[in-house]
Amino acid sequence: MAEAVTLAGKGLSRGRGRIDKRRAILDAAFGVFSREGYAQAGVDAIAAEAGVAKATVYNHFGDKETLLRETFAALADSALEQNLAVVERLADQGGDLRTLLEDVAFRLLQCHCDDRSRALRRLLSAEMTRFPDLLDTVQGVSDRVTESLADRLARLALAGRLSLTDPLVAAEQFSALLGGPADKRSRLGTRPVPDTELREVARAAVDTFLKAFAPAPA
Amino acid sequence: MAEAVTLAGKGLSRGRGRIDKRRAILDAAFGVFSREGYAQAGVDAIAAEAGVAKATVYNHFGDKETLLRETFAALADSALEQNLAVVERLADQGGDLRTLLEDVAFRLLQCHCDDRSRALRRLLSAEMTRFPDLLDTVQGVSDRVTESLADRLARLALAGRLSLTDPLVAAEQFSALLGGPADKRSRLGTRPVPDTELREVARAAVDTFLKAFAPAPA
DNA sequence: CCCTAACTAGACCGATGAGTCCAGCTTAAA
DNA sequence: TTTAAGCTGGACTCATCGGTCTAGTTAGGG
Repeated sequence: MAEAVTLAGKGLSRGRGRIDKRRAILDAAFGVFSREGYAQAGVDAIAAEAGVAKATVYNHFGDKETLLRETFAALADSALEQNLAVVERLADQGGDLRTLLEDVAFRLLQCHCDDRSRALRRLLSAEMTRFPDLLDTVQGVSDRVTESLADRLARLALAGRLSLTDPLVAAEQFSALLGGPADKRSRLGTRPVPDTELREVARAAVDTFLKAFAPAPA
Repeated sequence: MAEAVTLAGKGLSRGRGRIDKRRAILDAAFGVFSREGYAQAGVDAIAAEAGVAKATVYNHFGDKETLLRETFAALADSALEQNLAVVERLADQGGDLRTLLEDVAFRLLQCHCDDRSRALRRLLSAEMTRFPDLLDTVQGVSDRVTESLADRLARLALAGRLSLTDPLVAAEQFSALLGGPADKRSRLGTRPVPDTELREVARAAVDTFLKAFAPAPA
């Protein structure tokens, strides 16, 4: 997994190495799938965008369905990693809690509003009826992130910096306070949201969150 | 007079009146679209499910795209009406505010988790790239509901029963506290959520909302 | 330097589905 | 009863696309 991160450039990537044709195909597949939807996406188009012959696609992945599943798996992995890295930052190092929360919130929003992340959720919504296992894949990611966030909140509560009874509920609500307004501003993920606006959302969410869960002043 | 004179047809709905074939087609279209997705939905299948000849579908709506748009418009109308009716209940009649909020929250969740509502959102996510105007239609509904909710919250604040500065933000966050956890529990709308669970979500949301926005005790 | 496995370009098949057309039937209204 | 508009069923056209196949090309390991 510690593979080179080099994104195969679009178009005429004559990456003559026969290795990571696979990666190129996965990238192209995600692009076409998310632009056109599973049903409308042509395997020919994917092959073309990957700079690869159609037969090569069928060599690597048996059929279109497996290609979709592998595409999802790859992206879910990457999204999980990013989100966990952000939640990791939520450790009590003694500074101002509000600042810390706003920073984490902002970074989570950036993950949430990332092009690939948005496309992944759109594609999931579109195809989860036909491919219910995709939902498991993505829901698993989301659950693990929430769980990890709950852990962090619990430790903050234990340290007396938050006042909450159920850290899982608090984590869920924290995510909701971020995601809801963000989705509204991004028109369900169809347009990018400028960072300044994300900061605003983060500020509002943390504000409400702290009003609800800050330890009693007395 | 003569109801069901002929038994000859494949005979689903022998609503022999020639009126509201249109309605039957719209209903069937929504069913098939939401089950199969736009691309995979066959006009033949829609016609069959409506108990109607394919030509009749093309008589009423010119082509598949317009059929989709009209389907959306019809459902968005109905959803708007339902949601507004619920928000309407949020008037200060002197009783316990928490009880009132939980009641409205629960009913909003019921709307949100309604079969048709869930299917509408799924379908929207799936097709909004190809049909951006559908997003306008649905976003318009959502905006009007949030706006109306903000109005109610503002009046409660004015009456001293809530303490908030920006009613629109509060309304957004109230919706987010409901929708986020609800979506998680319904696996993004793919399975129904029992009422008892919805009550739980409503309770948790209102609890946090009041912790954040209840007027200062002093 | 050659052999093999991966790759390429493109033709090809079969299925599916949008949209059209038509000839005959049903019903509301004149 | 007549008429016209709507409806029916089904055949038909045409385009698209998943997947296969083939014949020739490329590249790297031994």
